[in-house]
Amino acid sequence: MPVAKGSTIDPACTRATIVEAAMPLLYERGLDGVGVAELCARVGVSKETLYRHFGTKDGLIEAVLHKRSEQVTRWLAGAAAAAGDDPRDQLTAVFDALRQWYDEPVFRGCAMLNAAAQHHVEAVRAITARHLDRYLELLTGIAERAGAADPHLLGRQLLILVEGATVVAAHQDAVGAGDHARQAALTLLSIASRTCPPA
Amino acid sequence: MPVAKGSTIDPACTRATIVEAAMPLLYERGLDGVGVAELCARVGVSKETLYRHFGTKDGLIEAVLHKRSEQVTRWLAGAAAAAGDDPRDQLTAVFDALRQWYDEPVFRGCAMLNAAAQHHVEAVRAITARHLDRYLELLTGIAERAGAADPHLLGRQLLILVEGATVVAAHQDAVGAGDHARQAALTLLSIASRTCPPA
DNA sequence: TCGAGATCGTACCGATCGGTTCGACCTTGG
DNA sequence: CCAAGGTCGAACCGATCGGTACGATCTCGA
Repeated sequence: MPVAKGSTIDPACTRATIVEAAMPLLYERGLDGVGVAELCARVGVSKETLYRHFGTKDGLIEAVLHKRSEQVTRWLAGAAAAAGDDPRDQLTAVFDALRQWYDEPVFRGCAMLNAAAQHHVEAVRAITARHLDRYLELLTGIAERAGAADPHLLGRQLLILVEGATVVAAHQDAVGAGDHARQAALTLLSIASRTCPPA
Repeated sequence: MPVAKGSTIDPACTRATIVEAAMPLLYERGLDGVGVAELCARVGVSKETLYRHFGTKDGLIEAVLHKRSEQVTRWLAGAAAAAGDDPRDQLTAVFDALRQWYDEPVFRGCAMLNAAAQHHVEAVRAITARHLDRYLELLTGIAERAGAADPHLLGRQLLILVEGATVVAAHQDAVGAGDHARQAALTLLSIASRTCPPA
């Protein structure tokens, strides 16, 4: 029961509640795989309320993706921060967190990438691009602290590993992708942190 | 004009023609973004013909994805084979081919991954998984010929790089992703090919 | 020449979906 | 105590979509 029968007591609280409840259903079944009616039933809210808060189904979708991107990014950044000051430990923590995510039974790949593939709307693509930007910022920071010769290059390579591992885990190998990517990431980090490349 | 007005002259030719014509439209606009009617108009075929050949829209989709996977895999394998016998040259050729793909204006990411994200049908997921298997086979072969200590591990890491680069190119950085991934792949190949790791 | 069958174009069907409307209910602020 | 407004539930609407049916046309093999 997220909302009482009639009330003015929920200015933005109702929005957050709806977004939170709609997120797992949209993630599991796809943006177009669940109708507004079922969405309302799941959330426990009437159509009229949903449409007053979000205007349209796409409005709800954008709000859901926005919050999802924030949650996931904060989760990864928190895992890195909790690993201490060593960039290698931080990178290991990131991929361990990813591996834990891949192991969850509800894991279905990156919600933003899935959404961009499904919904051909500019706003969704923008949210996805921004999501990758956040990842890149986190990974480039690790590369910088590791003293990489070209931190921006290493950051992009780490981003490619993260996204590639997520794709492979979702569609082929859920158990090994995280470990393989982590090992590759640590190798690249080691090589990039040397002033004189070994070859 | 793929088919004359009435004819028995096209046992399997008609199927191939329809698949070939439907592929770019489904890729550009998404599986659910284009209806059967528009699909028929684009292909130049009536609904009845399409349904007799494929039974259902999903049948057509599966045929399209199957052929697409074959085409892309053959294209990459051809690029690798044309680069000679050196595994490093083959790997470079693969990523150069990917970069060329990313630069095409119609590039919208991997068709199989997009389809799996859109269409929650088991058959589509199976085609996607098999597509990744083909990539993995190609890359593991290169890793073996390079004398990698653990070719299966290196193959999976290269697959992660390929898929990650495709995702990043589609959603964030179309120009650099291929180069960054290629450089990372060559680094991993060098490290894995040494009997004694440098660290 | 003639029948079998593949195709076309169009109309049609049932279902679903996004979105709107409306009457009734309940809470809140004055 | 009462008006304002957020909420509900259900009915409703127009559009679209996947799939079918049908009569007409054309080609090919016997």
